[in-house]
Amino acid sequence: MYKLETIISLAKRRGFIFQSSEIYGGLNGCWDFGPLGVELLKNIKESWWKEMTFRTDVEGVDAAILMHPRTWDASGHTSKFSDPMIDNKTSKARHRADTLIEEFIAKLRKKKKTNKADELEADLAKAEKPSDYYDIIMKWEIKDPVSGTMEWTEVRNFNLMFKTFVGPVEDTGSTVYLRPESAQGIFVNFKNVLDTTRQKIPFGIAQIGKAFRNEINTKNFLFRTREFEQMEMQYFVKPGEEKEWFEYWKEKRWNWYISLGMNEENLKFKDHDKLAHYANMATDIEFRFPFGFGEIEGIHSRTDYDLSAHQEFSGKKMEYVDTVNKERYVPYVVETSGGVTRSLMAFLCSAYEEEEVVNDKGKSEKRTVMHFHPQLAPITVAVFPLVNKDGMPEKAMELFQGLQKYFKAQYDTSGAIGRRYRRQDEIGTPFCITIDGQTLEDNTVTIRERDSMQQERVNIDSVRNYIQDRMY
RNA sequence: GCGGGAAUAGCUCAGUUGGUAGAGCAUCAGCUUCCCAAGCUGAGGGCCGCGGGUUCGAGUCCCGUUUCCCGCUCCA
Repeated sequence: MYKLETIISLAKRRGFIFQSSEIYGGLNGCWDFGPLGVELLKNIKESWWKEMTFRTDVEGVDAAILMHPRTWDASGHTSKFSDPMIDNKTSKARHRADTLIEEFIAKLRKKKKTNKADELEADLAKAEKPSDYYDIIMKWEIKDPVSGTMEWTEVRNFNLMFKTFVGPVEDTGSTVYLRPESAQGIFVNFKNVLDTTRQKIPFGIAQIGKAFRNEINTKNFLFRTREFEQMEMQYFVKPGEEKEWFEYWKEKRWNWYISLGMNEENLKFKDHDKLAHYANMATDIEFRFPFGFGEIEGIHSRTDYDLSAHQEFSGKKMEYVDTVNKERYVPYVVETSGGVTRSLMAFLCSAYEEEEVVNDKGKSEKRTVMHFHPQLAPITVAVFPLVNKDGMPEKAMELFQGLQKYFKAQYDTSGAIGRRYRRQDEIGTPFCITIDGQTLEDNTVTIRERDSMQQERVNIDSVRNYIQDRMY
């Protein structure tokens, strides 16, 4: 496992990822994609989109980032997507006020003070405002586990939604939020899609798009950022059938990562110990990052929580009418919610390798290779003239221009041939084509494969098919 | 948010008790080269993260700040 710093260094050096607004000192937890990063990002999204929507039972949408504020009342984000935080002035430790109280309840139960625990639990259940938590902490004399003192600050609410406003006047009536998840854009369009596509249950709606969370702390490069991109699909099923679809999509999503070259040893399922308020089954696909396993995709059985809530808040029916079996119901939802940004980081970590190779002088040296799957590689093919004379550059340019219509390609004449191969290795280009003396005689070229470094000689006219055959 | 570390060329880093900003690699131009980087010649590139202070003079000392990394905390 390589260090995160090593990966970040390559990402910067070769133009994958830059820090946001770097010339102004950067903005915490925000990153920009450079020329190669944007290709990788685009390829990941394209691969996902084909996987998820090139089938008869899934449709796509692209909803606006700004949504009617009632959306977030219905989804529970307005009330539940915030944390009441409290700081201890002595230890400077910061706690979530509710978990602090819960821990205290657990302590009471351990001491068999059941009555008191029940009483406190009832108090906690009634708490709504930040000051309610503060009052409980003071009333029950809950001390800081770190310092043991009761030198508490006020309880403050950290809502993780970015707030802004619509129109020229900044008042409460005009408040809107940057969506904290893309899923709601799908739920609010459930009826529209149903009415315009003749889909029948079960079917899904897929979407790729940005979401925003005002995280208290950003961390670990692209892993925890305030702006990120999601690739999500909500699959609508008949209540009672969610279990089988949950299993189906679990397997399907796992296989997608494997098919793009991730090693099974670096992936695992992690079932949620504590289910969120909307879910009845939930698991994460986690990737082994340099800092440990971390979630790259969640698969959740969301029941009818979201559609029912929107039905209640909007007053619009969210039912599905099955005319054959003469029944109507609010569908259940099985969701696959992947992080584009996180999986990009996982693909970067997964692809990176420093290989020991022996050069022609018998000396061992380091070769840095990004083992991207050909489908994901930012540059698919590079074309080189072996030497810059005898008409080779012209011939190579001609081939390059032909290939460029189908693939992201590079043309390079600079430096020794070995150096050019290594340059491409470092950015993960799977195929390098060299025009040599023989090309001018019999119209064949060599294709050098990145991982094996083996060369194959093929006719110049079959190069396109050769690459195409190895991409999928 | 707390604690620790770091910030000098695109990258990796050096820079003496405070005294004109350096190396290797990379990049660019040319030469050489018929297959796996580190051959030859030359060139460009830095307000030393940013802002103050001390000083005749600050990359170096002091204060603040921003960003990144590690560990806590947090992650509906």
